[in-house]
Amino acid sequence: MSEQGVRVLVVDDERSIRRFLKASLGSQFVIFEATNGEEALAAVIADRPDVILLDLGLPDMDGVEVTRRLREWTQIPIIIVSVREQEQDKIAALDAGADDYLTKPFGVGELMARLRSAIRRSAQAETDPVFRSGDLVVDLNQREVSVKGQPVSLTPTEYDLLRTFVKHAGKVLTHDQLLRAVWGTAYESETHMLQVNISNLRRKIEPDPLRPGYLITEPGVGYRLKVI
Amino acid sequence: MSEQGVRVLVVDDERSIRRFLKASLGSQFVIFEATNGEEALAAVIADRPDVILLDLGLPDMDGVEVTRRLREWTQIPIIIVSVREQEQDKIAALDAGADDYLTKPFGVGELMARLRSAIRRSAQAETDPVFRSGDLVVDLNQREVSVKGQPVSLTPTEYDLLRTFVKHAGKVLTHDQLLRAVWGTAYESETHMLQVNISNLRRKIEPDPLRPGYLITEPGVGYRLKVI
DNA sequence: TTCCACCCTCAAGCCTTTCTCAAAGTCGGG
DNA sequence: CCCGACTTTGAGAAAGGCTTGAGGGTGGAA
Repeated sequence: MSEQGVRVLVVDDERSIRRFLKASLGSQFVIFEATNGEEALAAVIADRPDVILLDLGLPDMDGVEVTRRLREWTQIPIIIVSVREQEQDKIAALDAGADDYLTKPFGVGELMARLRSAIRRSAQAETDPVFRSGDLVVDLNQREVSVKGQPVSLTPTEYDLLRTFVKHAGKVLTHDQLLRAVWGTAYESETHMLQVNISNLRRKIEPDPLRPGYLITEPGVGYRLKVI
Repeated sequence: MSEQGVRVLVVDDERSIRRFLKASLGSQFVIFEATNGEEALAAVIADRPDVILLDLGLPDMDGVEVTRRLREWTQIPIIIVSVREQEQDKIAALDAGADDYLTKPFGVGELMARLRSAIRRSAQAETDPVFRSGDLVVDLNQREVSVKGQPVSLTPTEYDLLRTFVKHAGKVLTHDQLLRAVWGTAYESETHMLQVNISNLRRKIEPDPLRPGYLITEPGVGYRLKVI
């Protein structure tokens, strides 16, 4: 979710507000809509949004109640967007588990900044998936690599190289791409250094370094990390 | 931190505001104070607050800059409290890494609700206060460390260092990260002090300091507290 | 077959990082 | 003021990583 395609669920019974939010946010985010509390609860399941914009004055259920129900099982960021500016309303919503409270009317810029803030927070709790291929496990969060359960210690260069492969697992990476990613733009033609490091990596992670099962050579092009 | 004793750092150059906040919040929270940006950065190291209330208009440094500097190494919740109500100010602060933005004057009830919200969020990311790995036990509440049941006495610096490791147990921490977390932003390049303290820590907690089992060196990167 | 381009491995030299011991400096309490 | 605990600085040794060079292998083209 870190980059594009952040999913925002807009919960409001007024069509005009939904339209407005969709128009303002649509270019940056993927928008889903719900018009009442029940729909909202269902949409969180169905649409798996990354953040929720929730109006308090819903026809069937109070927004605070929606918040409470959601917090029973999920920590998705909830930003309240409401006309109510009474302090008691804010306190009730925040204590029910809302992350933020914005009073209408509000600036679109501020709303987007608060969205980014909420997303940033929940994104950092997120972890990169652990890469697995056969007996090879690469955990980018822990910076840990293991083969058949045995931890393997890599030098910084080797790890950078392997990380680049994992980020594009299965895809062919050219020599240039790898050299740029690991050594920087100035080293584009130092293919020898790449070879040596590929070789060293293979010695550490391949069961039979002479017949690579993970780091495949694509002759004339580059290398590829095989996904098994 | 889940219950009592939540530590709040108030950063504001106006004495009256600090007094007001201390009076309003003092019964619920433990209040620390700073009157400018430099003090704030130092106080975060020294006082270890759980949340920061930050004014934007500081005499020596803009609050946005303080936010940016803090976000280089810590995720402590930052709530901006400012007279500036321009949307641009809010956007800038939130994008610099602030968690919330409150415009003066504000209701104490709302402030406290937003504080609770921020604390609730960071509390759920909190680590288990008692860390165990093999024969090593670190109790962050009691500030007690023991190996094989034998209590170990650490100097303040050594303990800070170990605590940082425990908070990110299993993860590789770079030299920079450790230096910033323990000594402050100004010491980023003093790797030698880090080495000496790692060495001293190992002598106290490792069965065989020459072959570390807990504090693992990740050459070229940093160190890691192994989870067994 | 021979040549050539490309790929691979090994290892030595150099450089940087890391570790430890120890001395010097700092600070607060008695 | 002195003492002890702690922190910081210093120096030398050890370990480890990076780069480079040399040499061998392979496969396709002439």
